[in-house]
Amino acid sequence: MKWDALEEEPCSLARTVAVIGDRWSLLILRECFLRTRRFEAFQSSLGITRHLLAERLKKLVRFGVLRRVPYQESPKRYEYILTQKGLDLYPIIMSIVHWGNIHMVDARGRPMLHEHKNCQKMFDPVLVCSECGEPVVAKEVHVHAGPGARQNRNLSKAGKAAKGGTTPKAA
Amino acid sequence: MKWDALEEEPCSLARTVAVIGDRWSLLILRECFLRTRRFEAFQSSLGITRHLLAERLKKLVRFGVLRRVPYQESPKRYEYILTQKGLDLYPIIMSIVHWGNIHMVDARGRPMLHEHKNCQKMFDPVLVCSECGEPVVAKEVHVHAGPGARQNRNLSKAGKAAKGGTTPKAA
DNA sequence: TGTTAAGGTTCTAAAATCGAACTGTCAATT
DNA sequence: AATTGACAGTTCGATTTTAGAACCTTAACA
Repeated sequence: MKWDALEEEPCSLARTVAVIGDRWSLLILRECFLRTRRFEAFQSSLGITRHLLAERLKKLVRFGVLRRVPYQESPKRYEYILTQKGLDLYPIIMSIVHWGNIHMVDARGRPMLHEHKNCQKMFDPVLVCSECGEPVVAKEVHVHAGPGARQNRNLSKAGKAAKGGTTPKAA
Repeated sequence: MKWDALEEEPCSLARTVAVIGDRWSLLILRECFLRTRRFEAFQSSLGITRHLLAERLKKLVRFGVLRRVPYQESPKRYEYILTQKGLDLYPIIMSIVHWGNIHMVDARGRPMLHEHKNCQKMFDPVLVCSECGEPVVAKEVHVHAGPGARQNRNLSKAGKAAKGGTTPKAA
């Protein structure tokens, strides 16, 4: 599978993964949410090679997650700012951090705590249902094909897909 | 940066990214949540090479996200089931899918809809604060160093980190 | 004149991934 | 008895990505 093909797939997960589904992109986004904006700052705090950093920043700009804004003329210098589309990634980032907090911390405890300015308490993120407000768990969710699903879905029985090899699903 | 080093970092995001932060792992997990369990099924629905699939499954088992359970003797055959640790990844997966639903769909609409068995309605996931129950947005969150933070943090001013190159942060 | 800073680009070597074929075990079919 | 097919991988050469380091450009500063 070519990775450009990912964003074409009838699957919202695959399309998102085409944008942020690699290690450096996620780490770059972490820095963005920690208010890092400049090339040098990303590079020195992450230890990413300059080559890859330039490429990833370009990709994130191309997908509209970051905006490249000049902050001085002569010499022209730019910084990278989260767009609204980028800010909307926050639930993903927070969910990832929270899973690590629960499952990957050592004896010393969490590296970082989050305070909600609203209620001024340290909090954890909870994923709830937009309709009933209850926390969502995997087993209580039913999946249906939506209007953008591919025609010949094979969710239930996995048809004759074995030979073809390239028969991805939707999500 | 070696990727084994990621899981050692004082950052819950980096540690989680060490487990699920590549494209195939995320796609494999999508399949897991769609009830896929067997090697051939993963392979034919994803189009991943068998080599990488074997490796990724091993990694997910090693990290305790999947469990490898025999489902028949002679010849021994195994299937891969989500552990509780794996099921806890659901908010991450759902957040990724939701972002794609909002920002990456084409004119045809969403490939997939989710119904909450509790309330029997189609829903979207919403990330709320565990303390006050309000939706969480990036700008309303304050970050504090936790007990597992590294000693010489450089969150605010980015000290003399420029030369060293490898000075990652915590999250 | 030389140094530093920011934001990259270029180059080679190492590592990861792809694509395809191959292995081994067993059941069912010819 | 030999063949086919299903399943769960492993092996191997070719291609693509990533790492690591050096280099480039503009401009201020000493």
